[in-house]
Amino acid sequence: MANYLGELFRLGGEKRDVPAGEWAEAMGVSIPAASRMAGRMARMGLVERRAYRGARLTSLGRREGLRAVRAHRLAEAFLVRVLGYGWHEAHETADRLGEIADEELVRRMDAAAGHPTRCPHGEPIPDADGGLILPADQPLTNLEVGQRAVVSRVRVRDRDRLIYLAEMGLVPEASLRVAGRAPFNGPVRVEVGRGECVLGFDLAQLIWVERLSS
Amino acid sequence: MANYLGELFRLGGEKRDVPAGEWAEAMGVSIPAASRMAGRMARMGLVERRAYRGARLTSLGRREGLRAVRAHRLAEAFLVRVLGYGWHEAHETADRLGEIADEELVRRMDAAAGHPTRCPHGEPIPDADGGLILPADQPLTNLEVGQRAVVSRVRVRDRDRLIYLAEMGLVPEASLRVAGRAPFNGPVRVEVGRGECVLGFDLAQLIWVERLSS
DNA sequence: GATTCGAGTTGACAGCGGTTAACATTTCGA
DNA sequence: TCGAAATGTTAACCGCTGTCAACTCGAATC
Repeated sequence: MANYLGELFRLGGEKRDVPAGEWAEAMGVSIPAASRMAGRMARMGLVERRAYRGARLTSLGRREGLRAVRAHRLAEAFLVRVLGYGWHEAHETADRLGEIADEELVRRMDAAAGHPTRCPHGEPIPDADGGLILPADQPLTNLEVGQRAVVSRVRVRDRDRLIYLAEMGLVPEASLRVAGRAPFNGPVRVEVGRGECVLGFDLAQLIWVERLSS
Repeated sequence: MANYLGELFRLGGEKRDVPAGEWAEAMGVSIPAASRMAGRMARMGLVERRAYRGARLTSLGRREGLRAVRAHRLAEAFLVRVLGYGWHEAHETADRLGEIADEELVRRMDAAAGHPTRCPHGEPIPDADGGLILPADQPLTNLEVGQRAVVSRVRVRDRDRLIYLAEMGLVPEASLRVAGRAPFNGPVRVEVGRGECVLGFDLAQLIWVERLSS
């Protein structure tokens, strides 16, 4: 259930009604599973449910969701930084690990990973008090040609895409420059490191960056 | 269920019928829970069950049990050696961790902990192929007065006792000498480090040692 | 505005893992 | 040896989390 909560938070359940289908999709479960979980969580005061509309976190649910997100992202950072997992490998294991981690284990993973502020994908890690600093970033597809930027988050789940992006050097902290764009949601050409690569629009949209003023 | 399997192995289920009560006691669950699990595991070919007698591991069950024991003990070693847990704190967390750990995570914890051969309590860790080297040790209560020995395993579960023993320096690898024994299962006096302590018979019986020839 | 289709909900089922209560068996002592 | 006590088993229940099927609701289209 911690995972449901975390996923709901990630989907923006703090500010809007998240429909069961979307939630289920993100969790990799059937729609009825998500719908019924909404019921359970409503009974526990974690979400408010508007029938046929979706679920939205209550303030209690937000707190718990942040805990879950923190546990998950710290687990991911820990697996990658301490145990040497690749960023494409850590996700599932981090799910299971985040679910069984109590306060103590979370604290220790945090320390062992060097108190990271971002998970390996660049998502910010809530602090122990539930504080969360949202990066001032935007999708790569917002940038104009010529713009320089730094990769902030790589909001991709798919293994193969993650491997590909890592090979290209498109990881958080990487500097890049938009070298070209095709119109009508066409592919984006990006200089990164001393190479260049072409990203389909859908993929480029999942890469969030912080503009560099220069 | 991995935990049931591991516990059954630990209780000697390889060589004897382990009665439900003993199993349940070790798992901290009710007797019916253990009994029913025996049924499930029998259906899966993991144990042979003799009604009202107990359950014994099949060769398949032995393999799986060893996997569970390996995962658990490596998790314990990992928590203590890498994350800085105290040996009295690691057990519960290691249970949960061992349960969710797949091959990959076990491998990585093994490497991160420095390929330990014993868990923090001194219990041997099966290797990845299911090989297990049993130490040639015996309960402290077997020794005669004056005998020197090295602590091999501390087969104690209780938190407070573990803390006490650690304070006394009675941990695996520690050298000791039996300084005195009272008759009729009376307490045992032990020199360890440059101190001395007195252990009740029941506690002393849980401390397994390897004789030193000198 | 009626209809239809997509999406959400609810119900029935399954399996795990826990409980207590009722029943069966084994064992031990009078 | 027989009966009581201790121990093991089974049944019934609960809650979680998953499924599929059937139903219901809302929205979009004609």
